[in-house]
Amino acid sequence: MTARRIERPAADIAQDKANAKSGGATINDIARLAGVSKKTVSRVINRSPLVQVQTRERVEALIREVGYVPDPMARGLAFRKSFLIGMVYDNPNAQYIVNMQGGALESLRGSGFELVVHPCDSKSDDYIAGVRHFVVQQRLHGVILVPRVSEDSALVDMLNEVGVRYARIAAVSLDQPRRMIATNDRLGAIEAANYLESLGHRRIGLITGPQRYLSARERGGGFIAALAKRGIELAPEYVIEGGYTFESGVAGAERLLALPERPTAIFALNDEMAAGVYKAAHRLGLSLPEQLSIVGFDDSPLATRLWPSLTSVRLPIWDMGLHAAAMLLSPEESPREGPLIAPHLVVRESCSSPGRV
Amino acid sequence: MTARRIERPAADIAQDKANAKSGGATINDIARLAGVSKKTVSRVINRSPLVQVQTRERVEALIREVGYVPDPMARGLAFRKSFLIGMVYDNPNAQYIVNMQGGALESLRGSGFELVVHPCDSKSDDYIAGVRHFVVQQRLHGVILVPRVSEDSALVDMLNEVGVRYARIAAVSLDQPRRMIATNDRLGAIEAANYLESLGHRRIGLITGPQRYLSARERGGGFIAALAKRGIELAPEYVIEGGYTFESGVAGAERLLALPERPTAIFALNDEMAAGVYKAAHRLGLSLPEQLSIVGFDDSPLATRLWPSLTSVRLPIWDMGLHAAAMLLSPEESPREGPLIAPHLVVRESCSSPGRV
DNA sequence: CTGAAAGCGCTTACAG
DNA sequence: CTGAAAGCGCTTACAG
Repeated sequence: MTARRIERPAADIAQDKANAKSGGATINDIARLAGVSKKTVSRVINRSPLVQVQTRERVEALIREVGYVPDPMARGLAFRKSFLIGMVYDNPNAQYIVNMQGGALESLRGSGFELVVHPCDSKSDDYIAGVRHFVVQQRLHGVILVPRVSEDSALVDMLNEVGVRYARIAAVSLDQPRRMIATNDRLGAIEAANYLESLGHRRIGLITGPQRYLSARERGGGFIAALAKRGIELAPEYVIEGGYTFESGVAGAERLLALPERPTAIFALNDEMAAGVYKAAHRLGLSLPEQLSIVGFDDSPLATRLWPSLTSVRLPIWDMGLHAAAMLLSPEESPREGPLIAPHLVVRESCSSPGRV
Repeated sequence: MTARRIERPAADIAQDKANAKSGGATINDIARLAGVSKKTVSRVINRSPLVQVQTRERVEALIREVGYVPDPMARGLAFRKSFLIGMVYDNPNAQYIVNMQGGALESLRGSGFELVVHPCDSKSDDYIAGVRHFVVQQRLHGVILVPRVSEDSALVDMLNEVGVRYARIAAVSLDQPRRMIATNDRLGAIEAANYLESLGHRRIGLITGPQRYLSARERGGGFIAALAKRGIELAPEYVIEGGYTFESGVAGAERLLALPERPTAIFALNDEMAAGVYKAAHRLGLSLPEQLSIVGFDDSPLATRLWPSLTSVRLPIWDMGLHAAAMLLSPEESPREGPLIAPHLVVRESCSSPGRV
């Protein structure tokens, strides 16, 4: 309490506080109660260093006591920028999306920012216009781009043009480090390859994803390279392009399992397709894992529900969302490097050594 | 064009328009261009009937031409209410959440409203305070309450206290019709009961959900009542309380399948638990569906991934989200009745007549 | 049916 | 380190 503050009857102040607490206080209430200008309260809110420690503490105490929270719309209007982070995705994997939302929200908690979701159809040719309208109208503070839209350079060009910050999540770095979360899918595929090789598999089938997906190229490329390094070449007929869907997994497995020399193991580049491999194997009456080892990618809820439970590569999706949001919250000037994200193989019951029958 | 408008050189106006188009026009730009006051533009935006048809059309044409979109933060500040709809949930089923978000967003499309998500932990005792902070700080226009938080009357009391609109989604109506989407889970369970009875099953096991869940009581109650109506009484040992989790499905099925007189069919009140039944059955070497018929509830993605594919009750989740959002957008005065939501059984390969072995 | 003034709750730009 | 004035882009309340 400085002596210079104008003294008011204690009863008046108490009444003021009561009023402020009951019905959403404003910056003016705090200013009056603290005996400072609203600009000073504003400085405290925005963590400006240009406030005396004593003043700051008094104002902060009052803010806490009254339970004052600045109105994001008023702040947003003055800043010309909202306190909203957008999440833009066309990924059909629900668990992936929910985990990513959860991770992002963990970062935003307590920051005054909220998450607004924007699923879209990247195959429609006006989806970029849709995203543009979304980010411009809402004056988003930033957007998180989830694969596969994160790989679309036309989308990113638009965001740069309208001047909206973004954090891109993709299998490898495609942009400045401060705007990227690289998920290093390749490492996970390498681990899968080494695991199957170490179990003794030599005739291995691979069901890839659509080659226009970066993740499919990285996972597939990593797997093939890692096997090659250990002296195993995958003949072309053992590599089948799938569509990241259950049905394409069934179809791919049926082709692989009809080969004269049947593979003893199949790596599917996502769990959906791996589930399709189970179906094809069951239809043929193969016993798992004795007659066929299977590895998936995603470690989706499916993995533990299938029987036998599926060995799969896990991506730390929650953390990816968390880091992406944190990147958007950090000040523009402090270029925050993307964190190191590393997938790892979760071993369950779907693999064994070949010829154990 | 009225004669009273002040005439300006065409070149000036063209320049004005160009400026307005390039960098986010404001209500003032439109007013100047249209030769009216900004209040009139405001009336057009807000669909006030107090505007001459001619004036309205001129202003609307200009708005379209310039691509003007009102700033939601400025509108929100003046209205003391944001253009944000919240979605509050503690449901662990990712597909459920993503579908509901999708349905809600379909309603919001083009309305200027956006969806902000708020997962929470209804077991933590301060989650209501968290939701309160969320809705009050953001001045949400309304919130969609998803089961099971939708069943929490303490949460609803808080929302009424702070005066935030909500739409509750629950198995049966718990509130005024204009605030409820009743999903009639009971009907789906009845259909499952009738289906199993019609196949000839007489010794049937039931794995329920936690009894504190309304959905579990409705589904279980409907199933038991429908069977009773057809002359089948479920002995107590054939009814097991599960926890809506995969593991509890495994455990429940193990108990049921260890009964001296094994059930020929099991109804699990969600697909997670049904997947657990598969696992227990596989472990015992039972062939499906010959030795055991299984029905689930949710029609989750799991249903088609399991082998044999699972017959399950489908709830139109997308539509539930769509109607909930539409309910929140419709004017407060026009009490919009909740729509009739009806679940239905999706028959796949997991059931057969008993004793077909 | 239309508009000028004041205000929503904040911040920026400028002074001191 | 602090504050008074003006402004962000809308709407409400009041006149006419």
